[in-house]
Amino acid sequence: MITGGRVLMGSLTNASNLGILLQSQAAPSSSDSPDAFFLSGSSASFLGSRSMVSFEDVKRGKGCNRSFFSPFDHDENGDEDLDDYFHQPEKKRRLTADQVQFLEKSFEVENKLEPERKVQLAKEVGLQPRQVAIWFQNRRARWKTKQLEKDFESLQASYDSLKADYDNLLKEKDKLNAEVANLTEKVLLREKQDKQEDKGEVKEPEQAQQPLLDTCSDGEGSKVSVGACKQEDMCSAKSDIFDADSPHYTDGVHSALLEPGDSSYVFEPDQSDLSQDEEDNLSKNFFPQYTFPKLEDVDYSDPSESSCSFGFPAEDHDAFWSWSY
DNA sequence: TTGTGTTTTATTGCCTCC
DNA sequence: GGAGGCAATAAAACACAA
Repeated sequence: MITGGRVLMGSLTNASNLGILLQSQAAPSSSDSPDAFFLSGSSASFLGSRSMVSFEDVKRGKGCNRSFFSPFDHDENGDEDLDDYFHQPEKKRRLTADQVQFLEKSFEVENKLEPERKVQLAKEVGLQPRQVAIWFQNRRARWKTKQLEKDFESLQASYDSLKADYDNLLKEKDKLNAEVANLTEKVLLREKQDKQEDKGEVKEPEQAQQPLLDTCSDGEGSKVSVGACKQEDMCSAKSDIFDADSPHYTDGVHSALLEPGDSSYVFEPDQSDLSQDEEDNLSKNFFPQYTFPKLEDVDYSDPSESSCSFGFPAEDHDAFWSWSY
């Protein structure tokens, strides 16, 4: 179906090309053939194929690079073969490797065609300007498809990386949640025991106010050894240390633990139990404003328990807590 | 050889720009 | 309104396994 100006333009282009064919007399067997006149009334695509052939033949006749015109390179008996060729039904013909290579190089330089460049390229490669334009059009489409594939792969890689990070953070968060639950349970249990002891026996005032950490002392007074705590696992003991006096907990659980004057405030450090040297050592470790045992005093019998530090600096824990809850 | 999937060439219709 | 670009599509050419 031939509708619209585009096809008409193509027909005119091909018709003018046919004119070149006829004027150049480059195809003697066809110039006097009825097909030459038949072609002028044929479909645009039919003319296209014919006109391409004729244009190539014209170029060849003018001594252009023969390698561009491989359909005829094998043609030693030109007239006969051309005659056969012109009597073939319409066939779509691919560009030769040389033509494609030439166009590819041109495409690399500039993927769009100005009219002058299109004509110039067409002359150099031995095609119609319209064929060159179509080739560039299709080449841009292929380039765009490949570009989209590259972009997709890049985005996919980014997504996979972020997903892995996110999954790791979720795991860490679950660990920390479990630890919080464990510690909360233990603190409540301890609190309950303390209350029962208060009711059942009279305590000396100093003992009654003994902080939880002191219950873990090894009996040497100032030396605090969490490793001597029989009832606490290492992770929770260390977490007791971290939790003590931490100003960053704003949730209900931690604030309840840390509120001075509240009956549940059991982690008040008794600084009188620590020597100045020990306090200095502690300050060198993690939180200078806090007082707790040195980490190296902790007996991590199970290496896996070292994961309580979660692989990132202690100061990051607070950020993580505040982020997670 | 043949069926099938892919690539390439070309057309069509729509859109934008001048 | 014409020229040219793009997306969608047709169809020929090609590649390749069975």
